[in-house]
Amino acid sequence: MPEPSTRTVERALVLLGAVCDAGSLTLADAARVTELSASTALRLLRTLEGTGFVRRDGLGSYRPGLRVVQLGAQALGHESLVSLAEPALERLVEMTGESAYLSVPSHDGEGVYLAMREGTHSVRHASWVGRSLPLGGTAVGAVLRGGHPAEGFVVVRNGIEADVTAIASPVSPGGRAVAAISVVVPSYRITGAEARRIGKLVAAEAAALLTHTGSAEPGGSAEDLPVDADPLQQDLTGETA
Amino acid sequence: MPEPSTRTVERALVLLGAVCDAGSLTLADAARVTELSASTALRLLRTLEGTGFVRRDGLGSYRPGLRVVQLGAQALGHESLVSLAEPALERLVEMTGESAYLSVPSHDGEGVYLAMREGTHSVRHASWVGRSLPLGGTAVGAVLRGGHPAEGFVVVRNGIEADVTAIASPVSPGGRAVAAISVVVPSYRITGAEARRIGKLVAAEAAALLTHTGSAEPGGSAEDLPVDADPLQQDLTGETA
DNA sequence: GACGTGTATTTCACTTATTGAAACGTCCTT
DNA sequence: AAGGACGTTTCAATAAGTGAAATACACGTC
Repeated sequence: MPEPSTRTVERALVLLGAVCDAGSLTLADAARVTELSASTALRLLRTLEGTGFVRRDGLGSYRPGLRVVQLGAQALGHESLVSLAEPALERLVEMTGESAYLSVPSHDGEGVYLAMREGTHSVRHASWVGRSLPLGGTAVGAVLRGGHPAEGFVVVRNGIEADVTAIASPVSPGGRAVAAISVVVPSYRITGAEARRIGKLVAAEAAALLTHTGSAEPGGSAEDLPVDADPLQQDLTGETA
Repeated sequence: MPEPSTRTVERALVLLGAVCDAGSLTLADAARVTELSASTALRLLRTLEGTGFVRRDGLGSYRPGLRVVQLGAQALGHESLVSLAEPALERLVEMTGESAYLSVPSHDGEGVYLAMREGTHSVRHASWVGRSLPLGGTAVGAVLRGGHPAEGFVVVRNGIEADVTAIASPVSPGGRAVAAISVVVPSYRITGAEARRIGKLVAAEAAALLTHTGSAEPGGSAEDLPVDADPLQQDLTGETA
């Protein structure tokens, strides 16, 4: 089983990633960071520029282009979030035994559950996937609207449904909540301390959702590339991988 | 002036775009859409897959990968929005003579003005860039929170500041408002009909922000590539370019 | 069960298209 | 003036991408 990869494309994508990571990169810096010759970096960046994936600001530097924003927004809007979140939900179930949900704001001012992972306890939640929920009086609603709770998560006891406690955390790329990860547990089973413990787990998964690369880096060329170390990412890969 | 473009990279990027546009594409479809041979498409898609830009779902089809979402979210969060919006603001000023603003939700539940373009009237607005605004009682706040006004824009007369009328429209990739474009005008100067006229302009610019490609297509190779014609893009380029 | 169609995948010879060192022009700082 | 850093262009070497064809697989239909 050979490992077919087009070097040119890989390099271009690494270059694109570098520009996005840095926010703004000069040609020389880009070439240094990616360990490409200046001429190659220039050529590839020009191609990226021609397709709108990067743009040149005022004088010189390269920045992420509108195409990146556009595609990202599209993908974010699509259901890609659910497949993206599934491993996180899985981990939460493993760690807590309770059901874990992914929800996003709906266009009508409510929210909707996009995906779930059933807990392992015998007394647990029926599936809510596809159901919509009001944003008022729910943990999920609180994080979807409000944004950044101090501790990174919100606990609501006996909110929309009596007898259940919800613990939710926002997925907030760029400071705006676009989704929520939550764990739902029968209230009788949980103490305040437990809720905080779970809250931290939920918050960690939610925070890592968009920064974590998930699949492995492209083997050959990545090992010698500078990785903008993200502490959260480090933690997660260390714990779970 | 040669026209340096790496064909391989261009093809890969077109492929990526196709997958993102379609949300889900089978290899054969991708090859068809991009007019590539199956083997080439497969090789390039594999490269994209290896770098996380696309992923394969259940059995077979390719979908936008987490890397796309990640980079998009990053870019969206960065200040790229302001440079992205500047031409739109410029056009609004040209067409209305009034000051035009770009604002985004802030982490503290307020909003903040990121960029502006001063109007041409002698009586006009002092610059608000950098200032934050409450989301309650403002046109910008309404679209940043609520999302989708029926007509595509919101008019608020004498809201936070007496004597001024604000006309705002949401920038909503994937149905979620991430920013607002607005025009602010002294109330005495504007009639209801005028407000609606401007509202339509604002809404058009806001809607086109993320779908419009902005820079020209890559000259040489684009003509024979299938372009997913976007009506909004057509309108705007026709009117303003 | 045989056949046909539509896939996904692999192989391989052809040669195109990418590559990087070197050279050039410019704008800095010293 | 010299030195250094950057962006850019040129060009010959060859590494690398290409696509037709062959293989294998999965479904449907007859």
